[in-house]
Amino acid sequence: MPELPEVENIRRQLREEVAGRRILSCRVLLSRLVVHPSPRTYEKAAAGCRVVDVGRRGKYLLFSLDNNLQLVIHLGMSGSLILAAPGDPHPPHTHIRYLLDDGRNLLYVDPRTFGETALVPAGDWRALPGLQRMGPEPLDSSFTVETLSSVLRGKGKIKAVLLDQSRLAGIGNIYADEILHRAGIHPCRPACSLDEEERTVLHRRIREVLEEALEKMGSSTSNYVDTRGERGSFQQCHRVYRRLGLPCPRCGTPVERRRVAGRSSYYCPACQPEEGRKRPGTPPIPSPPGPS
DNA sequence: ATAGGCCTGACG
DNA sequence: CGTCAGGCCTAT
Repeated sequence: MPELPEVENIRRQLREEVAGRRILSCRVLLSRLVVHPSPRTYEKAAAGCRVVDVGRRGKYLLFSLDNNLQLVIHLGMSGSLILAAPGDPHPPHTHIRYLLDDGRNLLYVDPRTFGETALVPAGDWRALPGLQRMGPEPLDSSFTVETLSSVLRGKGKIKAVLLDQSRLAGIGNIYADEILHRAGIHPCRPACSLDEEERTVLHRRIREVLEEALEKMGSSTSNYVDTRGERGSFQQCHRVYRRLGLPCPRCGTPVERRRVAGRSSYYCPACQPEEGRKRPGTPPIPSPPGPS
């Protein structure tokens, strides 16, 4: 699904196109996606509301409405929000329609239906535990090396930590792999084993990769599209993600893949040594005294 | 820490 | 047919 750069790109477009518009009506076609309140109540409560602003927290989109309600949308693995002009055909897997006061429809499209949406009193995120426990935003100015260091203090592999939304907001499988490659850190390294220099580099790479992906309108390795149906181009810049066997752009070594933290993980075995930086003095293992 | 489940589609 | 997929929750 969309990760932070893609969701942020969508947010910016929606703020441009939808903020200030009124939702005339709302139709839920797949009720499973509405986690709160009941789909019927959701439809009724959304109707007539004006969208004041569109925000984001991690991978969640937050529509502030003019009656102190908040419309929350998570796009799951395969969700998109499409702005459809009057008369435009609606794509397959359109599960929710919001009719706007300029005649356009905002369409929630999601083939795999792993997404979710809720309509809640502003800031009352009890129905959305994942949102409530969201970790720090890596692109905020308040996200410093110290913030990262405290995130890494816990246990677990570095890749698992980067993917854990309650520790760090918005990073998914693509960007975790791209960040770790650019930082020269193997995905299996224990998070707490990074020294200060590695933490500093990692902090810089997190911001660099996310910012650059944002400039390129995100990654479309399969079917991510923005509100206009346009693909991103950051997939052109991927150095390891889904590049199994292809040469690492930095050193030419073939990219490897391994399952880490339950996810497919791509890395360069040369640029991202599993044992971390080589200590110069690692003593050779003495061969055991054997026959002969 | 890891596997399984939720869903559908693309691809070999 | 099998494998894989950008997320995240639960259970073991």
